[in-house]
Amino acid sequence: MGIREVAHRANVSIATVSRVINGTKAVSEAVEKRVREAIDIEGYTPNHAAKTMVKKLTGTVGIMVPKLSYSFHQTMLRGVESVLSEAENNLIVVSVSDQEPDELQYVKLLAENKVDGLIIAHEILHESVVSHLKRLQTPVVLASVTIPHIDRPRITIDDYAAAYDGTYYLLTSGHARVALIADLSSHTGRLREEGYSHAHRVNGYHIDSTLIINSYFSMQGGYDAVKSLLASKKQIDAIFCTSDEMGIGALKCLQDAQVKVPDEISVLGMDGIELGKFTIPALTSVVQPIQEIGVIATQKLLRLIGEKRTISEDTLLSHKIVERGSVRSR
Amino acid sequence: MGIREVAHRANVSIATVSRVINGTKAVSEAVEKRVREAIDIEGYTPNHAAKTMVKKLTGTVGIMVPKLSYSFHQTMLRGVESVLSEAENNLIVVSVSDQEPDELQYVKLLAENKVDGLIIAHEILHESVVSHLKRLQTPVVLASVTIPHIDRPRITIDDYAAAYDGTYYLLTSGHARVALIADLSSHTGRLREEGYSHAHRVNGYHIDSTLIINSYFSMQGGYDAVKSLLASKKQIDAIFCTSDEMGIGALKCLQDAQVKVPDEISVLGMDGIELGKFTIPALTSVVQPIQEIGVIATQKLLRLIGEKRTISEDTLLSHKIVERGSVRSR
DNA sequence: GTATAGGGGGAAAACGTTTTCCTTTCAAGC
DNA sequence: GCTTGAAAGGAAAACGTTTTCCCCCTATAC
Repeated sequence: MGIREVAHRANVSIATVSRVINGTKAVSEAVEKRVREAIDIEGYTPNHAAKTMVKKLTGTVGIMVPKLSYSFHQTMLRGVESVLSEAENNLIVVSVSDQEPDELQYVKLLAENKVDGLIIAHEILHESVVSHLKRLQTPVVLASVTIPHIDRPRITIDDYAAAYDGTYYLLTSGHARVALIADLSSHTGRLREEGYSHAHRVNGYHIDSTLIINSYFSMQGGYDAVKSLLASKKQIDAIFCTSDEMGIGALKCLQDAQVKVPDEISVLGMDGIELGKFTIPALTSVVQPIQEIGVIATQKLLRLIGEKRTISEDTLLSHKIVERGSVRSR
Repeated sequence: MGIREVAHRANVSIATVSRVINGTKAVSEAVEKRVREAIDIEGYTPNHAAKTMVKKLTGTVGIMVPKLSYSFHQTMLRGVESVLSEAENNLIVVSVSDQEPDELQYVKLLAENKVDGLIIAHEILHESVVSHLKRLQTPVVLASVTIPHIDRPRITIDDYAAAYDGTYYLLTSGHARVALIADLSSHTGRLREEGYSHAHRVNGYHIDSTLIINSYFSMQGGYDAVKSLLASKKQIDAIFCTSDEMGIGALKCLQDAQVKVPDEISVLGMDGIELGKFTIPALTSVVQPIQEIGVIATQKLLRLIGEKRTISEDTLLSHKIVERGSVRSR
């Protein structure tokens, strides 16, 4: 069962067994063969907890995602996983409620040394968590989130510029009155709102603040926002949804209200989730490299863990507008 | 930092500190107060690996999901997570490629004692993994999957009956020629195919095997299947997609081909993912309680872990047909 | 022939807890 | 006043590894 039995069967010390397994020191061929056979016979696999205790590395990283996680995060997870499985690391996933972002989850994961590092992929972070993070030496990276006053590497697109470009695209393709649906409770959402506003100013458009709707990043959020928008009877040429999920909800609401997309109103999404290809019409979107964010965040985290460091430069990835079918020039 | 420092500061033995933390034995009030203060000052949190080593419980369970995991699994994960977070357990998520389902992942997780138990939520299991699982004493439950020759509790709906009911519903609402899209490489897919066929026989319908298309559970899978179906020029009244994701792909393909749903062809999905409400038209579906499957699977697993057992009865949950808009009586 | 280096291997410390087994103290019961 | 038992706490074993020291042997260099 244990290393002891293996050692006994192979007639060597447990140190030698450990060396054969880890290749940490030269072992004669004959002994190695004996040990390997003994391992096979005993069906031995090293105990992870014991290994962790002495090496002080768990081979596991944690990721915090929003409790109501969206396909965005699922795609990101795919990127994270691909890197981790190559590095033979495991992934502990923790869902965080945006309402009561309890510090406990963080503490348990980090302070108890359940993970070697952490990927934070949800927006709202309680003040106590931030200060706690500052004290801790564990590597942390921020994937696609912006959190003020926390000196850890971020991997994101330029949300401000992306929203600017999306808005610019709509304005210059003949949509004078562009509504915005954004989650203004998140820092990212506010950045996007600023990009939207700036594009208006630069192009000499007046900003109608009643066209800016605060809502959730979800499909239902998009649906509800459009509903209130339609109820207001304002004239609207296009709706810029700051997530594709919102965009899908928007499409549905417009369809229910018998408003033709893109003939009467254009809809522009953001993120570029897989699903956007399958909506009717397919969703034109400001696409960001979601999976790549996961990949790079994980690579960076593993590097930090390896080098026992905690800070590093930010990574800014580029976005692009992918035209599918929900926006029409006027 | 460690328990030793706390003990020293509180002027007690480490055993007493442990007792205060875990409440395993009576400790006088005065001492308890001293210890708690010392813990606060030192900012002490117990080391998880050390605890695991002596208690032989990690407080972590693993879940294996398909690498290209679908919203189905995401919803299930939500159920799993909700139970685990209440039980203060963590979740290690491992994605398994359906192509090369390597045993290694299982071995590492189970034999190395990284987890106390495992939820298997992907279909295809290599023979070597099955036999390996048989030797291991670690609790395992099967969530929404059917794997032959593996004597562990399953939590599923009756896939056969669900497919029967869905087919019956289509046949009796005036759809004489019902196509089926299923993943016949999975046991679940084959069960559903049998339910489909049986419903035909019972109702005196002839089974046209060219209407049964083998494809993937994904949106793209549904899209491609419908494409080949349309290319065959067969007359079709309805398409029964054995997953909602397939159904969404099917809707898209029909839309692209300018076939009206449900006016010309009805589409019936299966599973009841959230997204089905937002498609155009909304997807009528044979709904199963996905999140509940996750909840019950996890509860059962935790119970098995607590009781140090490995077998238990299966749980069969009920399905129901939810009518939304993609099926019309003829 | 002797010093030296290095390959091969073992004994035991160390990792940070929980838990078992004692010891001491004090109160209750007689 | 003596016995008994419970309450409170400590010392040390145990968990299963890795790693640090150490020793022995042999080949090489001089």
